[in-house]
Amino acid sequence: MTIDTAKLDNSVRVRFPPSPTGDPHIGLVRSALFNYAFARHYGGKLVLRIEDTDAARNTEASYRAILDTLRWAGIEWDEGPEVGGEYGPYRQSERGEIYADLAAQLRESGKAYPCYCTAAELDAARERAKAEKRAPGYEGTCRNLTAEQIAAYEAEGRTHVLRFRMPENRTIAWDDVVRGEISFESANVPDYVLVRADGSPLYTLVNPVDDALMGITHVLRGEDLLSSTPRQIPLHETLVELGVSKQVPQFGHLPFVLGEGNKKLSKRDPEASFSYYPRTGYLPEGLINYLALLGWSLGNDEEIFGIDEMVAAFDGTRISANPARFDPKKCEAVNGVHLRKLETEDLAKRILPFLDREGLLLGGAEGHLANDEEWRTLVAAVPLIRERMTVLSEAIGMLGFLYTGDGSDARHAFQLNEDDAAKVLTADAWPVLAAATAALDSLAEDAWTTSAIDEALRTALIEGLGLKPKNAFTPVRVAVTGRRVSPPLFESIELLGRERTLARLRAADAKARAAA
RNA sequence: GGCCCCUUCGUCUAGCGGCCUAGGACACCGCCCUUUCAAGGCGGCGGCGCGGGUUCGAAUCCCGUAGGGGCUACCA
Repeated sequence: MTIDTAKLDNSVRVRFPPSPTGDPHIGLVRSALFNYAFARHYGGKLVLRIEDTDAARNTEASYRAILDTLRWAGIEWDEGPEVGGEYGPYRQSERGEIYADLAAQLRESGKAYPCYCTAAELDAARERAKAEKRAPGYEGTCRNLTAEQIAAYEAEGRTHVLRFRMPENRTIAWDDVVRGEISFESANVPDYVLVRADGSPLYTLVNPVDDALMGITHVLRGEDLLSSTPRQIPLHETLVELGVSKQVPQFGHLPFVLGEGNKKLSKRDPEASFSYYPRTGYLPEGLINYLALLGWSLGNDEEIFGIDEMVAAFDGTRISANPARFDPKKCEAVNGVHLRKLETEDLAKRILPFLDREGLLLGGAEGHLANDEEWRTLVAAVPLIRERMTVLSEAIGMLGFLYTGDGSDARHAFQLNEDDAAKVLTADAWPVLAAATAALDSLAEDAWTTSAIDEALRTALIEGLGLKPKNAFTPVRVAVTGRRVSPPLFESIELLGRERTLARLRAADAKARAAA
């Protein structure tokens, strides 16, 4: 690849043009990220433009979701909806007059022409071409209609679309930012429709037109649009001739993000939908980092980095051309690394909404999710679980035992995990539980510290009963936390407090005795 | 079918003619640490699609071939 260095300064203008249809896809975020990083790297601008010319498929909900998604990811746009800019409006549905005007200019200049072919005629031609093993594109039937023919069609009541007149006998080539030299023969690129019969403009017109009008210098987009580039370049060239814009942008085609199998990540894959990530408790830092790795790398062996480091290094030269498979495991692992790097209070703040979502918090004054005690507990617990989680939602299972009571207040009542209890709180567990209860009961409230708890339990169970640590502590762990897997036991017991700990131990003891 | 793109461990990648006995990360497997689970440390498994060239020398360049993918709409 080569990048036109003349343009590599603060005049770089890139754009991200989503169509607001359906739930934002994870590929959308990556595409936005690459454009963002490219713009920032060169001190240029990122334009967010909403491509909502397909009225039948666009939804306001999807539009909102796209803005929310970008904001969550920390991808800020310099121009676009809710931000403004001198090239607005930035929703194509509000730019109808501009397109109508350009379409008229294109037609007047002869660069585009009316086509009166009916759908049936085009279908027939396509079938014929297929049968004869020729390329199935539009054959240029209406390319050179005379005024009389047009009048005749009009008299017949036929409607027309507007087609772009592709240049003849030309090699259309460009130096792709990602792939280097790419070329198509114009003979293989049929004249294409710019404006529907009802007068509404198509993507084929509005996308290049807006790129031109908005002064876009670099178009970084998905590989699926590679084959639309040879038809857009001649259009861009005529827009320059028409004085609408100053340059044909440079193009770069990003590799696909693939899902299971070898197909594009589809809506079916749960990890394809962006909303899965915030909901599951991925950090923006983690997702962004992983996404950056899909088709790009720092070039050294560093794989963990923040968006600012990406921006610093993202000059467009290291984008890979081959499709990348989305690996949920690695995404999670990368997220885990970022999670572990967070300051305790920061991580606690991010966990809070997840505990709240499960109804585990009584809540505090003034709309705080947690009351003071709940917050203090969380801040104390975070260091215990930080290294045991990769996504925030895991905190729910690990900390739930701290945020449950005996059923006497608004909190959920503590519950044992049935499986774990059945396996561990068996007949032979009661002596262990009884000994643990006695040992802890002898600890005064003001002696209720991790080290004292540690010592008391070791003395009673390891030395006293001669148990292996695993056999000694597992029943206690299940009794107190409800599960076989928990944060470190002694710290957990300290955080839980004397009263709740002893109550849970006694309840478990009783349960085990009942089994005996 | 036509046009176009892609091809290094299972996955993401480093590699741009000698530094490659192909490096890293995730995953997987062992060991260590250890009150569970993790995290961490150490080690292991595992790859240049194939065939021809070019060259003293090729994962790197060229050609072919195979495989994968995209486009082929009055969707974007």
